[in-house]
Amino acid sequence: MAQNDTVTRILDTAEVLFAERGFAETSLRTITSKAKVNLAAVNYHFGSKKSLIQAVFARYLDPFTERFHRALDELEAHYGDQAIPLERLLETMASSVLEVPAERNSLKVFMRLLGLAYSQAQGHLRRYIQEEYGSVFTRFTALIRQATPELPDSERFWRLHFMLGSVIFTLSGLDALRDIAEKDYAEHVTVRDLVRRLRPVVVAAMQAPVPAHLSYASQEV
Amino acid sequence: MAQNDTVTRILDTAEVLFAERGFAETSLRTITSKAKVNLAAVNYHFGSKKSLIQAVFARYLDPFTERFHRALDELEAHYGDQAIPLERLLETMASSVLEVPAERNSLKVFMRLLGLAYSQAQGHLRRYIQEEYGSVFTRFTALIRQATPELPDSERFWRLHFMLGSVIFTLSGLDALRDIAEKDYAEHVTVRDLVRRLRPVVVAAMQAPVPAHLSYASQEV
DNA sequence: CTAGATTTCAAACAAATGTTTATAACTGGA
DNA sequence: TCCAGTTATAAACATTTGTTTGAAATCTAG
Repeated sequence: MAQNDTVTRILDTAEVLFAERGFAETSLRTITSKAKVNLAAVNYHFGSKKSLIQAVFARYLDPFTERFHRALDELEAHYGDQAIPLERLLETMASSVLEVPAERNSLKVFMRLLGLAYSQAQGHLRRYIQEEYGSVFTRFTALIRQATPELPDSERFWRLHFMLGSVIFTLSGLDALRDIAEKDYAEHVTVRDLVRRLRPVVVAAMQAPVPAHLSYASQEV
Repeated sequence: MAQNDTVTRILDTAEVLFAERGFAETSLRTITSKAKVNLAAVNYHFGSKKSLIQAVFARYLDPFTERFHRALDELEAHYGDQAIPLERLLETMASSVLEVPAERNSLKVFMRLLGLAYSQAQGHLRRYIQEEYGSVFTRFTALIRQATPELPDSERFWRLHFMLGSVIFTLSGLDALRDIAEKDYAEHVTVRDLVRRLRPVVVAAMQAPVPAHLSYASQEV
């Protein structure tokens, strides 16, 4: 039991430190000392710092993808060969994300990690996530495609990333933004509040009119 | 002349390296060797690595804020005491951003740097940008407020950051996304194309209906 | 209880980092 | 020409980094 305890204590400490300061800015010594664990334990249990980073992600993404796949299964079963409405797809994604770290209060850590995965250099991380979890994203985008048949493929591709940016950017910078919001508007915002606010925005964005010039050849304004 | 040449060579090299790999992941030795400049030159001309990072940002943000302020002056003069339409404000912001690095092909570098400013730890950078360039953002948000009087203040605050996330996230990850888009949709996307695609999306997002439960006390779905 | 495997630990290692120093080279005005 | 003042350079400095080592401690199965 004690050996497993070391592993989880490392993971618990590493994930909050990574989320706070990034990967390169977090040293193994900072992690191990705060986790009250010997320095060599990381290399013993994980092999390298890179592998530790990947393990931190796997602990969130594994349960998420499993849950998300199951939820999509149910949706598909319910709608048969009809297209699943966009709102339902977005809700399903949101609740799958929200449910994963429900036990801990670490949703914000999860989102911050996702933001870092995109923004930090760490080429190995992007490769790892793509190879390990790319399929669920592919499945999701295929369903989104059926839900928005009026959009050209490339336009939908870009809009999905616009919205991904909204979510990741806002939620991963939540702490700083929340401080401002509390000071200026005297309201305390939870992650769930933000998700509620995001939904109508994302739907409206996905359904915005397609500029005419995009349907044909590109043209100057 | 030669002394100034060293400074700009350092800045030119540092900005692309920072944009590619982040700040902590870019060493002074990498910068100086690629810039064909002595290692000590950075500390001599800039004082420290932190100051170099700030100088890289200042070289973009100084001309941007000046141009943006001028553009807002013109808009205000034209519209008098009427509210400036949302579309005009967004267009003005976009063109101010686009015009700054027009001489070089470094708009993508600029956006990537902005993304890093938010996502990387580098507390000193956020503080520096806030103190040095916060006023222009304040002015802009005040105008956005007049353009969207139907939005509650806090809702507008969050939506602005949703949209900021879309822009920074997409444009700062442009290279990777462009590769996918070219492979899958056989289209080469320029930054200007993306800005054209972003405009209707951002407008629709800002004008999305406000959920009823946000007007009063928060309530479960 | 004991032998073998697993885990912990302190110490050391090599490499890389930002910064400083002392000296040399260069610059432009008297 | 000569000499302050500025800039360039090589070398060294003190830290910090991820990783490895070998012995001690702990656990586990027979």
